[in-house]
Amino acid sequence: MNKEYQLVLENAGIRPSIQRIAVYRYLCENPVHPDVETVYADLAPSYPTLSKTTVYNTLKLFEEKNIVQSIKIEDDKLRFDAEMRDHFHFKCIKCNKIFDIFSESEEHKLSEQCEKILPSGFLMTKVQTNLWGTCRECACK
Amino acid sequence: MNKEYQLVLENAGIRPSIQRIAVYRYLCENPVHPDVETVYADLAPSYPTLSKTTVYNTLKLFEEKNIVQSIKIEDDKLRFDAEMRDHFHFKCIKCNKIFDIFSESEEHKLSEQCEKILPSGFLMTKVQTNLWGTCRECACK
DNA sequence: ATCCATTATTATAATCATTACAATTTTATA
DNA sequence: TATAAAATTGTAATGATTATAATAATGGAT
Repeated sequence: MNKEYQLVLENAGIRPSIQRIAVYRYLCENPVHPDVETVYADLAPSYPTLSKTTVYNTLKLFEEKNIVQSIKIEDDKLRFDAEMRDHFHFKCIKCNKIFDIFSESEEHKLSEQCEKILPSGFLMTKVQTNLWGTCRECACK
Repeated sequence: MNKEYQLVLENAGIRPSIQRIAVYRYLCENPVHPDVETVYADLAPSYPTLSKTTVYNTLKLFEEKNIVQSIKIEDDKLRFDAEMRDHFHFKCIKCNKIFDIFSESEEHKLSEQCEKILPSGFLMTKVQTNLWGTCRECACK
């Protein structure tokens, strides 16, 4: 099972250390877009020597290798997501949860839409669309 | 001329103090999406008593009143934009400039597109699409 | 116009996320 | 197994942002 995560790292050109597998696995199994502090706090009990610096280093490496993205949806800190398929993020300003929003229809594929409107000469390597508002649960209250 | 900026503030329910007019005017006349430090540094000579805290307070107020938006496109700090019409931002990862990208066609209007794909019950109040890559000038080099 | 309550501004200190750094440990390989 | 390279770690430094409390400015009521 860790083997699968290890394979993803290897395919991305990342040496699969214990810590890196742990962080990647954690992100995949906890798709709630955690911040660094949360990743660290949740892993620390199982990995007593883990350092927060390692979590930072690891996530930065993952982002460079395109197996994780940082989400810029808070004012003060980054959140992280191992879901790399085309999707939006929605942050509920009441409960602060962040939701993944997938669209089935091709016409909403982010990168494709953005390519179309880019002025000539501009080369796009990354897109991110973030939405804010209230989620279904919070809207009902 | 300051009158126009003052009117915008008043219409938004903001008391138009000297400092607030100065910050709003600066943002309008310098649409390069400056960060707080830049706003402060550029205004300080003309407003010797200006405090950086005031710039923070003012921009936060402007955002609440919807005449300015904070752009979450850097990893560490916010940038600000007085342009509230529907548009994207493109950050060149070489020269670090941030460009406004407007689309003429209706089908690319961000908020409309996003409304369509939101699950029922979700209420959206804000959208932001950011792109990263290399701009025309930097791509040629 | 003056007084008073409210609001805005300011300087300073505190907080918190992130990065820098240098020492130590682990890993891959000769 | 020895050694060089890479990864991890703890600590300190940095830098953006917020908290706080004192001062100044404003607007309305008298």
